[in-house]
Amino acid sequence: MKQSVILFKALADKNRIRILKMLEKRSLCVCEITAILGLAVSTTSKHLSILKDAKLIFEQKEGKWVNYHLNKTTQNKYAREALTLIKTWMNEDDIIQKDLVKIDQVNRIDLCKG
Amino acid sequence: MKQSVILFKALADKNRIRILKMLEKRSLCVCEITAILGLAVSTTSKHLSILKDAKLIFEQKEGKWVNYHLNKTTQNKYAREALTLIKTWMNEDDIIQKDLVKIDQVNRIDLCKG
DNA sequence: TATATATTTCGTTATATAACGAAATGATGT
DNA sequence: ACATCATTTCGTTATATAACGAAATATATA
Repeated sequence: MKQSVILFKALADKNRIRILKMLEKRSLCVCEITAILGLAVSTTSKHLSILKDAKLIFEQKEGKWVNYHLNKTTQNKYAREALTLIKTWMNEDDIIQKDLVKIDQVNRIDLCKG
Repeated sequence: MKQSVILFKALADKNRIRILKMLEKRSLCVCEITAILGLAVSTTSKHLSILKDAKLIFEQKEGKWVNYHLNKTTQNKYAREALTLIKTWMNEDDIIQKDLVKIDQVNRIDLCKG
């Protein structure tokens, strides 16, 4: 039960849902996610660590960047099934759709010279 | 997205998960749920209202009692699919199993005489 | 009508969470 | 080694949440 509660707490935040829906499209680094959400970098980083603790995402270092990916094939049953579920959810949501458009527009190199 | 966040917030609490897992077995009144959880009645009532707002449960008055039921056929897609999902979750959990045993033992008439 | 019981609402308190900026950490390239 | 950039961690603050008991509301029965 504890793991489920960790999972649902992770999902119970608008900005973390936005992150997951973005990552459905492609993996992103912290500064790209930060730019799209319009939050402080430290806040984004904290959200990512909560999603990571819930096994919903994983990170992969690529030079100075840290790329985050959806953890679609995780061993964690709860996280895996939750990701499958929300894949079909909120796709008509206005904010989600705008975020997806922004993903195509962001450029990691320009963005991250903050 | 707002409705999803309301749903996940509702699910992101140990006691509310316990309530939902209990209601999978049968519908219960507030005093039965209160007795099993070991909380103040007002706290249980608040949990129930949060679950109700998320469309996960509905109430039915029966005399002086208010019975709560899982809202399995709700129009709300998110709630309905979430209920289906967690039906298969946490069934091995120790607390959940003990709660289910308690359900067979509680007697509404004795319990609710404060 | 009055009383008892079941539940909800209200007011309060303690804890958890989300947000920020600043400082620390890690990696790249000069 | 040093400077730069990306990210994380830390410390703080404001808001949200979970818990309780007391008061209010609703129903059943004497």
